[in-house]
Amino acid sequence: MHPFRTTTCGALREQNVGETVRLSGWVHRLRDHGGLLFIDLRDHYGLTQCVADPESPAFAQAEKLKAEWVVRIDGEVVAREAETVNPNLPTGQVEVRIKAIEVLSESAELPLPVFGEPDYPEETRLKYRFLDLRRETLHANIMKRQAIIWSIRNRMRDAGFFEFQTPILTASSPEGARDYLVPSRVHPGKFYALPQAPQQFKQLIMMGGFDRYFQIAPCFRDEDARADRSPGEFYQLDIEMSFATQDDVFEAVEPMLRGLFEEFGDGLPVTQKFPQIPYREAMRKYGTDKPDLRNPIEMEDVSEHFRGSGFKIFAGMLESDQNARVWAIPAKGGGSRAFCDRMNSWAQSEGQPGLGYIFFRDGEGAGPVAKNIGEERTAAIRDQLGLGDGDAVFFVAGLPAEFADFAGRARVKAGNDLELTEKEQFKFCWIVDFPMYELTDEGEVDFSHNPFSMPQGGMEALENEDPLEIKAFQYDIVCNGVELSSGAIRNHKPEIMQKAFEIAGYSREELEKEFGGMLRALQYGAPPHGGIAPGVDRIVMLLCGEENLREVVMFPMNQQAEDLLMGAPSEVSPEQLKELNIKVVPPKVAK
RNA sequence: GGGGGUGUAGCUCAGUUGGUUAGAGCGCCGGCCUGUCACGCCGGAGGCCGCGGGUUCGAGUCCCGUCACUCCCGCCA
Repeated sequence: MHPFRTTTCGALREQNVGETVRLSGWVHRLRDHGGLLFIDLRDHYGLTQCVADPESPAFAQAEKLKAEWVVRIDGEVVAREAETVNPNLPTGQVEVRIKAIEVLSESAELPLPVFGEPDYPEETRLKYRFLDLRRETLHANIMKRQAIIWSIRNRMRDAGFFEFQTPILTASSPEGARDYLVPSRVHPGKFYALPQAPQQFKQLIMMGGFDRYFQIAPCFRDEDARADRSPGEFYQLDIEMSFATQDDVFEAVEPMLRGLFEEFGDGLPVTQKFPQIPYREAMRKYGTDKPDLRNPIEMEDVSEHFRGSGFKIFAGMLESDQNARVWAIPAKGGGSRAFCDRMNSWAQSEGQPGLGYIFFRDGEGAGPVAKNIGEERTAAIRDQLGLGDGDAVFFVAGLPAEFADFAGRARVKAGNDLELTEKEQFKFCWIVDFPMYELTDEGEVDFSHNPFSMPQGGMEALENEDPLEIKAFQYDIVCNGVELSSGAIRNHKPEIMQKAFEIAGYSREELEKEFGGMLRALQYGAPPHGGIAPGVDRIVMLLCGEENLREVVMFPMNQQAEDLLMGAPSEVSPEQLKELNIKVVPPKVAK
């Protein structure tokens, strides 16, 4: 007989009754009735109830077991009496009569229970991650993650993509996030960087003639964490295609994601044809470039109804700045003073002066704004937005660039509070036509996204158009308000790239120094190419219904980018530092 | 770097206006219990109230500072 098991804790059914079996697993739960003792034995596959009575030779041993000890149990499978069947357990028709027990491993008193799933402090969960991982929900999430990744690989290979590995030790790049640096022993004073993404490598793979690439790629960025952003490292489904237009990329990726979400989304509806929303339209309708389309509210420009009106605050803004606008957030079903006041106080808690509103009842508009602009203008706004009695509309005014974010959050809040947002679905869209450049805080022109993106209109656009008006072949996928991925058709023409960098203020020498390898590759026959990189962790998070990446990552770091289980980062020995020619200068302590 | 929240038993939490010996549930330890599956019943141990200072006759409670965790802003091509 196998020293540990003949079957698993999830396998036994009625047809196994009469068999002598050997199980190994963790003591999940003990119920000691004195004369009768139940052990729920757990392994990866499930739970089996084992029973010992005083006649059992193992009874004395069984009484000494504790939670989370690892034991081997030999016994006979017996059918449970009808009234003792547990319908909540796949193995609930049977139980194992214990004949022998071997303790394989004991457990100290637990810092967090494996049984039950109350919330535990993040610090404890991370320090004892191995215990946390035994718990049902996290264990299931991690299994779902591997199933998703398995499915992604199959789908990508079926679609004709090839998986290649790219270097982990590479060169620091001036663009983007802070790099993690790795000192070179061989070259004192020089450093490798961990890749923020295999961006340049995947383009070089296309230039190397491989046509269609994908990789579940680790990415490293030394930036501060958020609930949906792991500190340090995360995974992307990195994709790149040669001889591809933007539409080709969409046609490759969209069915893959749709299929994936249909496979793992617990039957929730998934957008069949992802709408393509230009960046500017997204900003105007939703106040964000990652709109949650489950929320049906679309904002509209209602500036004309306020121009020269009796609502002096807005009228004055429109008068004094030709770029000023008034946007309306229609809120169906929000037509009560109580709701409007609640939105107004929320706006104030967000640091806004307030939130103007009109609500409609008895065939007319009510509220201070309606009074000030009069019946006619109020009716015009109502008609433009298709509102009626019982509805409300909120207004934000000023420069769209400054208020769009707040307006977007007001839209989300109205959609949630009025339950207009139907949560139980996956609503996808493409955001397209991102601007190539934007102004920095210092008023300088800089790349707004990936500097390797192809500008729409090519060289001609770069030479003749206002840089801030130039769009790029740059796109995002958004699902339920979560930015899932970002991609672009790349700039494969060295002269256009030089021009593009020149506009962003890079000299030819800087470009040569920082991106020399890429530039060289472009000069020897680079195919037109493009790609995208969906975030694997975020996909899994959405499919697991989790709000925090730590619930879908096996060994996450905490917000301070520390691994509490392994104790990283850590100090290293003087010998290690010496070998690397590194001297640690302690940070100055502020007094 | 900045802002918010939290910090009381191993864990989740309660603790009134500042007032006796800081409580409950779960867990742990001991005892009882032959059909439980969140088993039940009885008993027990377990507290630097995050840490440091201050106000006060008296601080878990008020004030200042600090640390930890977390959420957010900055940052994230």
